[in-house]
Amino acid sequence: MTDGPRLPGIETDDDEEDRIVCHVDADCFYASCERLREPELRGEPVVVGMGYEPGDTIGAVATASYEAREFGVESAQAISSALERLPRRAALDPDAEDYDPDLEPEEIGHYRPVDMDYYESIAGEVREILHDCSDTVREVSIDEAYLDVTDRTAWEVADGFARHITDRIRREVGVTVSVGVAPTMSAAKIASDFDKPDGLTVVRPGEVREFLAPLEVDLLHGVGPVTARALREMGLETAGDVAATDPEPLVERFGERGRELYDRARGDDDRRVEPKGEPKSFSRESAFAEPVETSEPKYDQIETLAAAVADRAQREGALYRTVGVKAVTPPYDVNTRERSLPGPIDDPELVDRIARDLFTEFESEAVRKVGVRVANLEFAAADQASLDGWEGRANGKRADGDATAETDAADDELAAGSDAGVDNETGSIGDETNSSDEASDSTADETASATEDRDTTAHAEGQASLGDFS
DNA sequence: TCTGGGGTCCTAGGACCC
DNA sequence: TCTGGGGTCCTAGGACCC
Repeated sequence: MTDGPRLPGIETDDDEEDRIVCHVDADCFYASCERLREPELRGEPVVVGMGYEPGDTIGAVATASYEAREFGVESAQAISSALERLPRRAALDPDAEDYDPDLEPEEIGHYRPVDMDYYESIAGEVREILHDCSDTVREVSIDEAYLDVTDRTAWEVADGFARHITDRIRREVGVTVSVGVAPTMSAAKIASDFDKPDGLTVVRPGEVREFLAPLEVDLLHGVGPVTARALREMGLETAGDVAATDPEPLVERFGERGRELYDRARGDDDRRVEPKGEPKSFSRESAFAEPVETSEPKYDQIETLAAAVADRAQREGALYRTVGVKAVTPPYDVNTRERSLPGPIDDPELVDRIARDLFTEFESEAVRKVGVRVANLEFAAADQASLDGWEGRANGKRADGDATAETDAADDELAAGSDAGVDNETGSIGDETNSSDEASDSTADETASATEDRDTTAHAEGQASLGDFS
């Protein structure tokens, strides 16, 4: 039960109170995985990341083992500074480029490249156990999940239940996790972090606010460096300070997030554990070793990323309605451009076209990173009625003469930028698109219009009318 | 901390509709 | 022609998380 005033009705609602929520969080998961297949790494400082090979200049730490953290290596740190604090093993080799004769053996780190496929497979094993321990699991990321275990245990024995989970994961998978148990998701999350690694913290109903009170504000989920600084400027250092303050200035300053912050700091959080839904977007991005000004390498990257993103969407059975690009310009300005289409598509060629088109704005600017994204996803499989239609289209598209011709036609319009052609074919839909801004970049409008033409067809095939397709 | 990659959610203004 | 108010979509940017 939470402190403070409650709305009438809520207090009597069984569903809203005394849930038992478990937050399970693997300890330095990637490093643990590496140790699974390489037991010699146990007890050694392990850093998982990219870009640590001599000559590499970009990359960051994905996970550092606790031994590595002792040397000041942290997640998200530039790999170059990690190497300064904890040289790689090769530094002990007299032939190596970064050989250092003064190093003590315990001062060297083991660097391993990120291997997501392998980590996924281990995460899958953990996931099975979690689903065995609860009917309601929300996977937040590869190494983190919430469980509603209200029906599986009781507060008096919650720590035993949680221990059962951690023991099973250690025994059956071989990695350690930390668990927080609390009546709310946000408190459980913080509790799991409280005693890492291999920790177990239970916060019982009625103890939440007291548990949170001494914690620094930036330990609250959703409070990053920016918000933490702003809170400190308001004289709020701890969760207890936030809980005790007048919420109005918080709402004034942070909007809806301010209200949420206030509630969470007081232990109020009525979110229920629910399985995660479908993804909202797919993206790929990649950084250059140094800012690039010429257009060719940028477009080459765009092409690669666009293909990868489209491929990912296809593999996941997703259609997209929005294509976007990202250009990070020095010093570190993030620019995004996106364009939405009238209907969902699955068309790698078009992703590439639109991405290039959106990127022309940054063609001759210095760019240190580029990205491509698709969003406004629709998952065809969810639409049972049109499943057959979609399958026919998705699988046969490239080989199918008509469909290919259709794509080409759309692309040709795009490339040629012919107003007449586009307008004639899109009719009133095209007019609608173009009427919004007469003076706008014509290429952009044509892209949309040409796309529209295709999309209308896609809609008809997949959704509006199955009959038309067959 | 001089900066990797893949995500989510929120905000705010403008367009457009009724 | 001067003009209300609500709702939704689109786009860009920002903060945050792992």
